[in-house]
Amino acid sequence: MDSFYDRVYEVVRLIPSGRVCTYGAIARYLGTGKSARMVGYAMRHAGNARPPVPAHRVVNSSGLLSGKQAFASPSLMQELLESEVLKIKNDKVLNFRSVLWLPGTGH
DNA sequence: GCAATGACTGGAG
DNA sequence: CCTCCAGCCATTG
Repeated sequence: MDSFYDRVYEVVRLIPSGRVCTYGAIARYLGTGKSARMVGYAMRHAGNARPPVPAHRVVNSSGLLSGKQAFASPSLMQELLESEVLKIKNDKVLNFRSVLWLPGTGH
């Protein structure tokens, strides 16, 4: 399956623990650039992907948990992130810039 | 093949 | 800091 979704899933799976990534960054890494919305759309189907992808590590450009609603429970995404070293406040990732991970760079 | 949709983004007010 | 608006693009009916 060389679908756009699979590309997104692979990149998301590359996100290390304790780090987060943005839709725009993933889209840009894939070369689509402006298809950030498609990345989010793919995440919605991520629940059907194998192996499961750490969708909870993917947030919008502001570090806001935009997709928390798509999880089994809206708080589940925050719970998962809190399980990491990440800290969430008002549905936003604290130190977002510090925990932000860019695909390919590995920084 | 056209129209609608969406876990987005950046700029302007 | 917050809200509104228009662009963008793959997937689906």
